[in-house]
Formats: sequence, C-alpha cells, structure tokens
Amino acid sequence: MAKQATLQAIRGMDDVLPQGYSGEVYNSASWTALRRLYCEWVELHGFRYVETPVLESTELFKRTAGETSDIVSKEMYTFEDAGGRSLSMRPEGSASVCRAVVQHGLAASGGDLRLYYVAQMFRAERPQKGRYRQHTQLGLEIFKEADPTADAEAIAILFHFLRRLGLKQVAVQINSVGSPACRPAYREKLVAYLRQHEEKLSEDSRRRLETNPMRVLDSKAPQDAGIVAGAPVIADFLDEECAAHYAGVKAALDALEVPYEENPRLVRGLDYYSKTAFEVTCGTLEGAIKVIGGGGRFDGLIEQIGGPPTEAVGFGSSIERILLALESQGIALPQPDRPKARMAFFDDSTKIEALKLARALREAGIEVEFPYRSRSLTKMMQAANKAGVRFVVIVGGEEWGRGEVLLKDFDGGSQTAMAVGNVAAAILDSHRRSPA
RNA sequence: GCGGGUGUAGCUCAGUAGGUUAGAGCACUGGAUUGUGGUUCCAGGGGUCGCGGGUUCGAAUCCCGUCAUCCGCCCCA
Repeated sequence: MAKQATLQAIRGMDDVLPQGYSGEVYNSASWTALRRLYCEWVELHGFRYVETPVLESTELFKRTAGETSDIVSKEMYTFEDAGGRSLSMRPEGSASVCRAVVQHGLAASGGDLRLYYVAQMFRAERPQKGRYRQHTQLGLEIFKEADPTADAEAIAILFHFLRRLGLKQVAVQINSVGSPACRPAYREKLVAYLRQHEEKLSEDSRRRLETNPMRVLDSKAPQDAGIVAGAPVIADFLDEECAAHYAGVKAALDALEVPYEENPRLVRGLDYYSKTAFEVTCGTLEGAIKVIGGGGRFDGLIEQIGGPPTEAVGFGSSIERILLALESQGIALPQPDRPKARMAFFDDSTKIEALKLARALREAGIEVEFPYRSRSLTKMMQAANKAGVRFVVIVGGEEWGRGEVLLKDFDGGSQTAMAVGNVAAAILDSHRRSPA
C-alpha cells in the first residue's frame, strides 16, 4: 500500500494553537484576548456584532470591489457549486455586510446603523510573514450617516484601540479620493499627466494607467516615484462638498486627539471608496505589513448591489498584523485574572467527592483542572506544578472523614486544612491579596 | 505569477574528504520519593534523515526530479 501523504493545513491558512504548542506570536491565548478586547471596545461605541457567511455569490464582489481590482481579478477563491453557481470566499468584509444590510432591510428604518465583525478573509496570494491566504479581520461599518464626524469616529476607534493595547508608533494617514461628482475631472488631468511620462513608467503602472489610473499613485516602483511626486493632487480638484467633508473629518480628528498625516497619494486597493480614505500603520513593522488597518467611506456601495442610496464608512484591521506589531514591541495582552487550581486525590475513595468539589469551585469563579484518574500524590503535585496552577485542593481519605480538605498554595508553599465549605472563599481571598 | 533559502525525534537543531545499530538540548514516560510540586539524579520510549529515482560495495551526506515550507517582490490587512 502506498504511503499516505501526511495531511496538513492548506498553505497560508494556519492553525492557531494554545501557548506552548506553537510560535509565540500567534497563540490562541493572545488571539482570544485581542478579539475580546476589540469586541468590548467597539460595543462601548454602540456597535453590534454581525456574522455573515464565508461564501458569497461571486457577483457580489465583482460588483463592489471592482472587476479590475487585483483582489477580484487574481486573488479570489472562486469555484462552482454542484448547481453551477459561481461562489467566492469573501476577500474582504464590507461587501458582505452591505449585502446583509440590503437583504434584511436593516437600513430601512431608524437612524444610523453601526455594525462590527470579526471574520476570516481569504485571498489567494503568496503567503509570507504578516500576509496569509486566510486572515482574520476586525472591522466595523457605520451606515446612513453622511456627517464627517462618522468618518473621524471610525478612524479614532481604530487608532485608540491600538493605543490602548499599548502600541507605540501608530500613525494615521488620511486622504480624500473625491466623489463621482468631482473625481472624473481629476482623473482626466491625472491620465493626461501620466501619459506624458508613460514610457518611463513601470510595467504595472502602465497597465494600471488603462485599468485604474489612480492606483498608479500608490506605486512602489522606484522608477515611478519621481513621476508620481509631480502628479496633480486630488485636493486641488475636490468639489465644495468633498472639500467641506474632508475639512470636517480633520476637525473631528483633532477634537478626538487623533494625530494624522495627510497623504494626497493615498489610494486604497478597493475601487468603491469615496471621499475619505485612510490607513493606520505601525512604525515597528517593516514594508507592506506596516499597514495594520485601513478603510474609508463607501457611499455608493449599497446602491451598487441594488439597495437604496446609503451612506457608509468603516475600516478593516487584522488580528495577525496587530499581534505582529505587539510582538515587535514586546507587549503581552492581559489574560483573564482568575485563580487557578487543580484537584488532587490518590485513590478512588474520594474521587467522586473531588469531582463534586471541583464543580462547586468553578461555580465560584475559580478555574479548576480535574485529573480524572487517581495517581500517586507525587504525580498529582507534579502535574499541578506543570499545569501552572497556583492552588492544589487535596481531597484525601483521612481529612475527608472529618469533612476537611487540604489547600496547598504553591505561592509560598503553605498547606492548610479547612472545612470543605471554606475552600472557595480561601482561594479567592488568597488570590485577591496577592494575585499571581 | 516571479526570485531566494530550508526540509534529520513532538520542538529547536548538530551531523559532508560518502563508512559500524543516526546524535544533543528541551519536551514526554517511569523510578529515587506507593500521602506532597519546583531543583537534582537514574532509566526509558520516540526517527523508513520530506518523497521518488540515480551514482556507489556502501547515501542523511553526491546527482536529477518532485513535494512541502519559510523569506522577499507584486498586492493587500
């Protein structure tokens, strides 16, 4: 029989394992901590959680991200299902959320609508550090609000979230990419300018000149730098509405104490942005993965998928990138502050009593491991030490006969006999007095 | 899609003038200590050296192919 190839995870789609089983950066403890902190933070701003399916009709992303965008043209996982429908795994979050908003009429009544998500995104690109085929985005969207303070608040929520994690060198870049009303005029001027230098542009930029000229501004090719630097700037072409909006965003950012840098060449990879576009970078990361979050306004998106005209602004960030940023600065996320204990018993006579006591301790908010099988006390103690718990609750036959158990505190090594009913309080008290 | 690096134990890695049964540290299991952890000591389990083919008396080592993986570019979060 032929040797079976070892089954392993798909390239670029990684398992996230508990600490001690995998690399320090992506372990499930920091993963869940970051996700929990994000949820708490955005719920504090009145956002509510939405979850949309991983698979959507391919048409959705073609209509929103734009068929010429890199993401849709070459990075989507697309396939046909048994019924011949073309499905795609979501490459980004906003399109799905907008689809759900339209489908369920979430924008039909009431005032603004604030939604957030924590969701895996999929892009068939070459994996490397900080870039994966499956990554997890922290995102949010504000619908039905045209006011620039909404843009500013979205930016501020992300910025202050990162700062509260303890990250330094977090920088915000903003730009206005105009609206369908004023962008065409700029675009014309830009194309005319770029055509003058076409023969000196990189191959990619010449291609984008045809498909999506504003992306040329985003080129990293050294040979394009000089040309891009001399290109017309969109700020000079914004109409009254866009200019006023942009000014409003900046004023609100000032009020929210979000430092920012204006970058007139900032253009996002998705075609649907209007007015505000922004990126958040971390200075202790290198290259393209410096960008740990980005977003902007996409007022036309809901209309593009058949809904009523609906304003929208939001951002997407990345758990992976944030964890890399934290790691680059030696920051550990706070873990739940609970006392941890392990039960010990050395024969089956007290096993069931220990099991019942473990349950009672958990009900009291103590994290308790139960060893399932009796072994020598030495083994029980070794196991408890290895598990990293502070307390061991020893349910021995002798003490149990008197209605007592032994509480061992590894922190200091004291061991005290006490009535069964007092153990939970004793553990909680010791923990409160000197949290490990 | 393009360029480079690396594949030896669960993990991190030694191991080439080709040469007995392939090593270390950590981790794991048992014992010293059958009612008391950490430190220490002793013992043990675990590898078709990524896979396939070739050269050779002999291949982890040399050659070819292949797969996997990491890093960088493009692009993104």
